[in-house]
Amino acid sequence: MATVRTRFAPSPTGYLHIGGARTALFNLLFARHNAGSFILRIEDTDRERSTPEAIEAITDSLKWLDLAWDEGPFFQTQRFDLYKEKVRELLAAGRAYPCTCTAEELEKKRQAALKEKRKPMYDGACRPPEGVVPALPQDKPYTIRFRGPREGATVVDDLVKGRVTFENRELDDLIIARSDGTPTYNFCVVVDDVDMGITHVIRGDDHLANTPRQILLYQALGRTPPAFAHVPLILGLDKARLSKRHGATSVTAYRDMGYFPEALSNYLVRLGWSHGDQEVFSRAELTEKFSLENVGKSAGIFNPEKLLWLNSHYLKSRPLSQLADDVAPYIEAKGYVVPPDKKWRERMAATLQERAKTLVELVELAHFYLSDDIKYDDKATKKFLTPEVRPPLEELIQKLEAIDFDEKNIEAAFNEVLQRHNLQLGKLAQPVRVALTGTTVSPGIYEVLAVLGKERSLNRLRAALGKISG
RNA sequence: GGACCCAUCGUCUAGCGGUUAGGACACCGGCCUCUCACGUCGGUAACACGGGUUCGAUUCCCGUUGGGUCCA
Repeated sequence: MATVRTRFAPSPTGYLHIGGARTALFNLLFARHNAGSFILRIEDTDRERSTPEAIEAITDSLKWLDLAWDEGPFFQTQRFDLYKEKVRELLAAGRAYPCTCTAEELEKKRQAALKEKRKPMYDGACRPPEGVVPALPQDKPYTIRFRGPREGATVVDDLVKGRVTFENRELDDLIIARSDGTPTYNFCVVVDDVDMGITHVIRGDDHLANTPRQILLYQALGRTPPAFAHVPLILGLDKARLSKRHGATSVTAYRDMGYFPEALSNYLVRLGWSHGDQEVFSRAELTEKFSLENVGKSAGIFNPEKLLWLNSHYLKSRPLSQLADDVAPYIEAKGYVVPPDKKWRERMAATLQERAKTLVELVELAHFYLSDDIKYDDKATKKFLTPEVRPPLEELIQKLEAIDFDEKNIEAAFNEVLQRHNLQLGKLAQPVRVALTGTTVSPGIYEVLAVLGKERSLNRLRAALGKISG
């Protein structure tokens, strides 16, 4: 059996969409699982809409998701000679012909067909009889059309959808080259997939309806078509194809929101593919277990909450040393100075690791660590910084001043104060929490004190005494 | 409008003729607890509908309905 070769072929007209990312992921996993190659091809024949920025955005996103391609990127705009040669081949063989119908004429016919409720398709006005190779017109512009069969049927044996049959009479003669000589999408795809030796075309099922025409082109070119696998699309909550109005759809947006690439790819792979009841997969497990047979047939709705849950799972299981590095760019992005002491960042992150679901959220929760500019919540201040807490708080400050500032000693200091004043921990912990963080919500109070350190902690506690009215 | 695809809890899904229809997210409740989380225990919740085939259909076939994709 030939070595498996798959490809991902995005159009560089914008950012990498998460649907595209999933397609790329499936292609990569299938190739890796079968010890094959994964190829990146940039379909930039639409020069109007293709930009270098988009190319960079796409390759950056693929790298971020750890979707490393083995060959490429190849660019279609650099391959026009090949396409033109193949067009000439088809013309010479009588498998294609020039068509001088103008866009206006075709549009008129289409409108007429629509009006009469007929299927709008090319009527074959310029189609020569079987076996005739017409000369190319010299005096007027023309497109090149593929001469498709009018009878019989074309079968797609899809690895996901099963056998799908199309009647050839439903397929009109496809334009393969525009009047300016540029080749069209369906033609380039086929020529490239042949030229690159692609064995498995794994793509969104929005391409399923194009597939029979492509198979016909393979045959005309004298090639065996590759295997096809059309994976269902990703939909938004309203069951329409996922788009910008459903919220963030670009891979980079999820990176910026503080998601881990592992979490995003884990989420995407499970949207449409499953392996029993398993939810969390390492890349190695995916490579081992991925198969097209377990890809579902129906479209899936993108569920941001489950992605968030997966991200929190990866966040919780992240080694602290890594997490301390992961979080640094997000600290910077929020305008804080990144604390240079990595060990300290680890201690900070340790207290927030199971409270944050994203790296961005972690940084938000870390405000009181990263800055001394604390905003005191009014309600919290009123409720907990009351005259009654002044005596125990003062005593606590005294005790804390005298100790080595580790969690154990801090806890001992609290316990002494609580005992002397006959208080529940909550009665002291909440005022201290408000003093240190400005709010009633934070990691465990001993941890916060220890990480914040003696000086910063005591400064805030003393400042809090000043906020106590009366 | 035509062709094609799809249909199990709100969502992602397991199931591949006989199951108390399983898991995960979300939601609700208990426990844990210095707050918030985490964790843990439990709960609500699904086979779109109608015909066949079969001793027996969530599962196979046909139709209806609904959604999607392409032609654009």
